[in-house]
Amino acid sequence: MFVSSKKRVELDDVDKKLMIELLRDARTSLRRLAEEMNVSPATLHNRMNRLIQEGVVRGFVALLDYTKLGYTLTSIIMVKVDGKHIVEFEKEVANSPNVVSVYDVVGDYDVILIAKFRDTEELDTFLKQLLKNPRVERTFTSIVLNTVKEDPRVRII
Amino acid sequence: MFVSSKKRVELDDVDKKLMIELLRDARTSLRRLAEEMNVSPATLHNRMNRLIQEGVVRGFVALLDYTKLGYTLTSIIMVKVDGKHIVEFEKEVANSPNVVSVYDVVGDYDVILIAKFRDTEELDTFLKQLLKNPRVERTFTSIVLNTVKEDPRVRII
DNA sequence: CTTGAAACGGTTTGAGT
DNA sequence: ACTCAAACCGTTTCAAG
Repeated sequence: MFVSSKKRVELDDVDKKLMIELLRDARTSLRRLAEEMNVSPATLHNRMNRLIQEGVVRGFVALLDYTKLGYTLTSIIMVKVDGKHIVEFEKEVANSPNVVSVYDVVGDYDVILIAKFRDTEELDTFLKQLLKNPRVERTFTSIVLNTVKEDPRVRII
Repeated sequence: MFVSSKKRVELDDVDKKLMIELLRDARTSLRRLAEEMNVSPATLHNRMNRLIQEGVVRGFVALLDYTKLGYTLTSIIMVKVDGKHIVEFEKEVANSPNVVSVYDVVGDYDVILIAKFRDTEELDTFLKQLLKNPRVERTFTSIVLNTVKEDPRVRII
């Protein structure tokens, strides 16, 4: 759930190709890919396990269209937090099932959250909870009118 | 790649359980899950295809730890765009492989982008490209110091 | 729309290199 | 660390309910 250690990792062409395929389709067949790459399925299986074990691959997830599930309200919430308690605050807020991202930034605000809700009442409750937290000095919320793109896949290599 | 139609969708308990499992692990075995749920694997297979076909399930992806792949720079870029050209601008910027999210918002800025880069030079080039676009009036960029959470999974139901 | 059963395809293990 | 091959497991199809 949390982003872990920052240490870089060595990847050869087999790892890279495998990751690109798993990014494209996490349910892809290792056997078919192995044939395409002229390695054995067992090799890809080993590589995949190694990548998971090293934490490069954090998991395999379904991408859902949340608007079709009633989560029509996306919000970008900037939070000014009492400097001594930013880390505790971030851990707390990251546990909320509505929060998809928690970023630590510099500037007028300290933390930027992306969170999704089914309606304004859910958002309102969430914001009131935030402001009840004595560590929170102020918040500024932008409501998303339209999600043009939301895809965790960055082109690697 | 783009978020599609907003029409709500009817889901029964089988669909919901299946989606929750696919959110947790996109490579989960339908046979094992079918046994757990007392339905046939063929039913889950049909349901999964229906969910994909309806667009509720947009795809299955590997979640990667981008910091381990050298993408150590996450940025939140707010953009003020000439009102008549927001949609074209958004489509253009959504095509960039560095951009993970594009949100249309109200307020001082019109568009909020989340984008990932390997270094400040990549970010600089990206920002200069943005400002070259005559549709762009101004930008404000926050650099992410620490990504505390980044997980597309919202708790559904 | 669900099922059981079969056919097909995919993953995983382990011995050998 | 990779491969082969076998054993095991999972998916997909389809005829029938």
